[in-house]
Amino acid sequence: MSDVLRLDAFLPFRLSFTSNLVSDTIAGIYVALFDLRIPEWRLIAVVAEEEASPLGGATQQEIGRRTRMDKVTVSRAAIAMVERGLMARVAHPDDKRSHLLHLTDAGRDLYAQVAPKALELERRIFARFDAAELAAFTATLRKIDAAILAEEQAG
Amino acid sequence: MSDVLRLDAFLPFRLSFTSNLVSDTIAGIYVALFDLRIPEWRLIAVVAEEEASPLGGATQQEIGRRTRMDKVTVSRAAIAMVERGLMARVAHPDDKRSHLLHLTDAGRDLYAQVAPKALELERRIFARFDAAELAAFTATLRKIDAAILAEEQAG
DNA sequence: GGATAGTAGTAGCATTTGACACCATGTCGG
DNA sequence: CCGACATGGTGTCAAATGCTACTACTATCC
Repeated sequence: MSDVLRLDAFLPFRLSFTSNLVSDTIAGIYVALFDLRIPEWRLIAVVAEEEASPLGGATQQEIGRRTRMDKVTVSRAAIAMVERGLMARVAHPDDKRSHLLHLTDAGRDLYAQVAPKALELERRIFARFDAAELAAFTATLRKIDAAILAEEQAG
Repeated sequence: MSDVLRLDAFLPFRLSFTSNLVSDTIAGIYVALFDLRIPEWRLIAVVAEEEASPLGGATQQEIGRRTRMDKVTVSRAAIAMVERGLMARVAHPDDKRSHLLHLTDAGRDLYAQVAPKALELERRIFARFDAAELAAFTATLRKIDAAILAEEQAG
């Protein structure tokens, strides 16, 4: 960290730059292959994971918490998925305000295609990095998250 | 990199998550303090750097190339800055289609406030990291950029 | 047990952002 | 030089995203 501002070396800028590069690449591929926007495919990923949980699904609120997406974004993605027949809602057993999202058979089929493709993309981009470098990288990312969330707490 | 998909461990997701966290924090502060959106403050940063260059300013195209912002985004930010009296355009000596953006006195004054604030924010977020960790982190970011840009080239 | 405050989710509106079309100017091949 | 194509920049429109307000339901606390 220097004491003159050079945008090119300014960490928040670099982070945003790289993140956009990665996201745009992936977003384009997902739309082309599966007609899924990023929020939608995140929904699928979270719901697929949560189907193994005791409740057998995920609430929109849980999805928002885990992905830090706005609840409006989650709502819209959920509506789109239900309309496409990839997900269904069941009443939440303990709270009638809420629903549990789970995958339909069609949704599970799609997930079976989407997940390997995601991992393949990840490998293609990150193939040239060794495991230690990637581990250090993600560890730093998580430390940054923690630092900011702590700031937010503190105000 | 595992062979099952867990969103929480999926690198493109982690990257986007952290980047949004950082960007949102900074964006909020910049709007509150200076009424500057991110594209606008990037404009100021690039133009301030380029004023030292032979041409004494930056073209919008140059700004777009360096920040990877859409040329429309750059155009709008430039119009806003000129309207606010922070920047002015001078004719490009060699190309009448183009202009050079440079800072007005008011723009330079603002930059003198903005730049230290940016560095302070960066320090506040990244204070807990040692130099080696940050260096490794940014090196990895740049390698990711290179990997993706090479992919784009290849198609 | 009813008023009050809080939460899950949606709708409508405003803002932001990018895609596309366009104008003005510039460049290059003949 | 002059037509064909490329480039800098802006206007216009569509898509994406977030804010605010709202409905429906739940929890709490006298």
